[in-house]
Amino acid sequence: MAEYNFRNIEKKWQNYWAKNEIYKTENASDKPKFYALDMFPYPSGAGLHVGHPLGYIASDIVSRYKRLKGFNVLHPMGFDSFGLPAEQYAIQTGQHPAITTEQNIKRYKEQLKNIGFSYDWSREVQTHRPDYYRWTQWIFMQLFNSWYNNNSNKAEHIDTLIAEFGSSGSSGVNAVCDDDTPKFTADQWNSWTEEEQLKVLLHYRLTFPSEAVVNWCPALGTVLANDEIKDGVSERGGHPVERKKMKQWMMRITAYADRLLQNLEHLDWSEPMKDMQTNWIGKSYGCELQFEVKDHSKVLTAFTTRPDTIYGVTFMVMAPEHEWISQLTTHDQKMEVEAYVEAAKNRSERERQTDVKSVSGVFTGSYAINPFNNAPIPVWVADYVLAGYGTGVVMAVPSSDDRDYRFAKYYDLPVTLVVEGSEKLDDPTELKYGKMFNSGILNGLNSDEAIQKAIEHAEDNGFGTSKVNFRIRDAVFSRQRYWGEPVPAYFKGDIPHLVDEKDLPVELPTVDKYQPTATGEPPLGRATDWTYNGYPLELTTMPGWAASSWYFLRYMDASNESAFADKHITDYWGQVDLYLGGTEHATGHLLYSRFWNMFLYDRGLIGHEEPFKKLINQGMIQGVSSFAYRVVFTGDDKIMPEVFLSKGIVDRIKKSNLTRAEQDIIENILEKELDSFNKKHRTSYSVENVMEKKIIPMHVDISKVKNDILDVGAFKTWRPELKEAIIILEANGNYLCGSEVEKMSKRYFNVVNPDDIVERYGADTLRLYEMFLGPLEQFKPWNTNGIDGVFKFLRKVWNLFHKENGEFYVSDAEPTKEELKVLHRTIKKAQEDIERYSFNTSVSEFMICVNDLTALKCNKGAIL
RNA sequence: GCGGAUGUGGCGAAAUUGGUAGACGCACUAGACUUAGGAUCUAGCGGAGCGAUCCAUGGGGGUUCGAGUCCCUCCAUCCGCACCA
Repeated sequence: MAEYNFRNIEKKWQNYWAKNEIYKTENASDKPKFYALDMFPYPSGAGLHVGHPLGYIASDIVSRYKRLKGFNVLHPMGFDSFGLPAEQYAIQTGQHPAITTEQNIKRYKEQLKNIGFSYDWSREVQTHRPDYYRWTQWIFMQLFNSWYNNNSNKAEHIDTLIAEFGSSGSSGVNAVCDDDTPKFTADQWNSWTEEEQLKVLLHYRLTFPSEAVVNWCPALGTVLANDEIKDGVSERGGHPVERKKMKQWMMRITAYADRLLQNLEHLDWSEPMKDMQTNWIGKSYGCELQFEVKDHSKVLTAFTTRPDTIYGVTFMVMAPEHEWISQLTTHDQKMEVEAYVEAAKNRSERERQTDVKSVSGVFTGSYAINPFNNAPIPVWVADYVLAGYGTGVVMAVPSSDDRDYRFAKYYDLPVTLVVEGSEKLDDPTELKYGKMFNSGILNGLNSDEAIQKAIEHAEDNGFGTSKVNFRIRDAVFSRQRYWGEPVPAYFKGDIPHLVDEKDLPVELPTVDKYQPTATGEPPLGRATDWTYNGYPLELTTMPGWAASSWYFLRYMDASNESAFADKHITDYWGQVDLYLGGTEHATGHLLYSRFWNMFLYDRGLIGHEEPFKKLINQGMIQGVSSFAYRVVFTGDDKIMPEVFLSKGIVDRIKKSNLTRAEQDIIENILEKELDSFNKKHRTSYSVENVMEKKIIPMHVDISKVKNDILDVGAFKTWRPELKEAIIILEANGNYLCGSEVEKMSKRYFNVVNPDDIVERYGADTLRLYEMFLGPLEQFKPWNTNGIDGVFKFLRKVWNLFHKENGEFYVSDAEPTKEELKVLHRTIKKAQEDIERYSFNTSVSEFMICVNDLTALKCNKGAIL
């Protein structure tokens, strides 16, 4: 009897698709367009695991569905091929990262093709290729040549700014620029040298070199962006990160903070995703208040969202990095303050982040004056105030702010209550809003009315202005690495200039090694003649997010050699209709892409402001790791026995309810085994040794484990040191492993390769099963237990249309009423499911369909 | 601490708008067939009970003719941000 031979079937059709370019998409059509996009992968050496294709399968289903529904579908794939792992491998081996990268890409493509995606491979992009990064560099140049005009609320060419400066100086300009931007008249501007003018323009450009405090990771030898740091250590590798002042290229993403926030409202993204971006941008409304300092000319400015609590201010706090600290410190306090500032400086970012509970600070000796009631208030320095947010100075209101309250309690500073009702509480900060009292002109008002009144009062009297603050910082754009896009800029003295457009791409030079130079310069410092017209070229390269911030536009017109993409074509395709990828890019890629896309829109280079109309975040497929329990010995002997106890035994030891008899049996076995070990290696391990020692779980390759039972033979050959391992089994003769759900990763030995599934069950089974596993957006561990059911389903479908001898057969017999009913119900339900991206239920729907047809004893080859 | 999500059989899950809870699949049980397979088919499969019935969607309370779904409250797990003034 003929079998469902998925290998032949899939091979035949995949070849047919490739040969006939079935999925090649045209850039014009009478049909409506649909752009379905996956987040393109970084081609790592480990290859794809079963988690990667989850989103790809979903977007492929939608793409195929939309094609059948009469859409012209753009469904491309490519590779984000600049990145750290290839470079680290290059450092170890000396091999050029391009070689590893291209090998990895080749493997990824084979794996992807095995799964049968309907990609238009003619549009593939690889971001490390000069014909791609040429345009990444070109976009960088546009950013350099732009400034953000707050009056028109968009980015404009720098020439419009220069013209304005020439005719009326800086007075009429309302731009996003650095805090220390100078003011000048047209005459002054015109009298300056070109160099002086260029220096001023750097305060306005959307990308610019700047001396900035950055996150420096010594282990990786590079700076990192805020979104590349988790818990004070690098996201990649978990290395410590320190604060360091360095010259860096920056991107003025803060110019777009408000629009990035506002536009979220109109995007069809999940609420959690929008919330994440909203929090990251961190807009808060409030005001800046000025506090004169007693017997001093300085005026401290503090940002607050709660000016209504101004009468509750009992002290001020400055960040330890604040530049006025030494000037505001009195002679008596000098030693103490200097010691504190020095100590704070030496605290690593990590310490500062993990240790948020402890309170520390020091009094400067100076007093500020509360502008509302002229009360003198002591000025303190404390590291709970951040230099990078607001003004780096805080007006402390211990009665309504938890941190201020903690600080006041610790240093015994006064607490003035200002909200009615808080006097009844042990901790007054539990009541933050209400009717104000003890508050002079604000008495009797509710908090929100009082906020308004306080701001008005401050503005009328000239000691404050309403102000909006953002948490988001300008993005650091430099990486001290080799394997990235060179920055197309060179320096005349301090002043950066762009290379001529006709000289793009600025190709990566060859270097002898990929480490920093002896003098600590980035790897590009090793290149011979890394100059442009005799001037030194920039030594840092671009960060990973540069290339991925516009690749979705390149797919539209991937082989264009005269532009990053033709405007007519980007207008035709417009927004990505469906973008699928993980949540981990919420505050990185997805924000930067929106920024660049918005910028290109402002400059008229594309016709849509937001890149991704609908976003779906597929959940991660996790791995199920297996553990063996290893006894750890300490001692001076060079060689130690590898002793593993089965999970049941470990559990009972830990609960100390191992029976005497069980223990005797185990000890007997161990004694024998250890005896022969001791004889062989002249050591003296004893049973007592084992029972008291620490037992730690060790990851075991999941291919050596089935249903938590270890294949002991396979385990012993896994690694040389396990060859003579002593393995203590359960009473039933099995070694039982523990298991845990973790991220799927090589280092946990829990990776499942899609190739293996395809080999055994076929691509269609893999695809259906991944969808059947559960809701797309949910995190779920991979297990292969249910896969037979899906395979059976496909076999049943095949059998419906093939005779006993395997011949394909379609009957022209009239379908019965019941059969038609089943058919139409299935079509309707499956369509609804796909439209609402519920892929697991749509698979179920097809299964029910086949079951019903079987129950109706439907004819073979029923065409319905 | 702030923000968000989730919680339903032995397991993965379904129930789209408040309307028969557990579709579909896995595992399991019994049976049939047999060329003995990692095959196929039939039936059963939340709990209690011989049964009619009763009890079940993390716990408690509420709205409603009717609640897995809405409201309040508590608990657990996961994720994001985290001294952001």
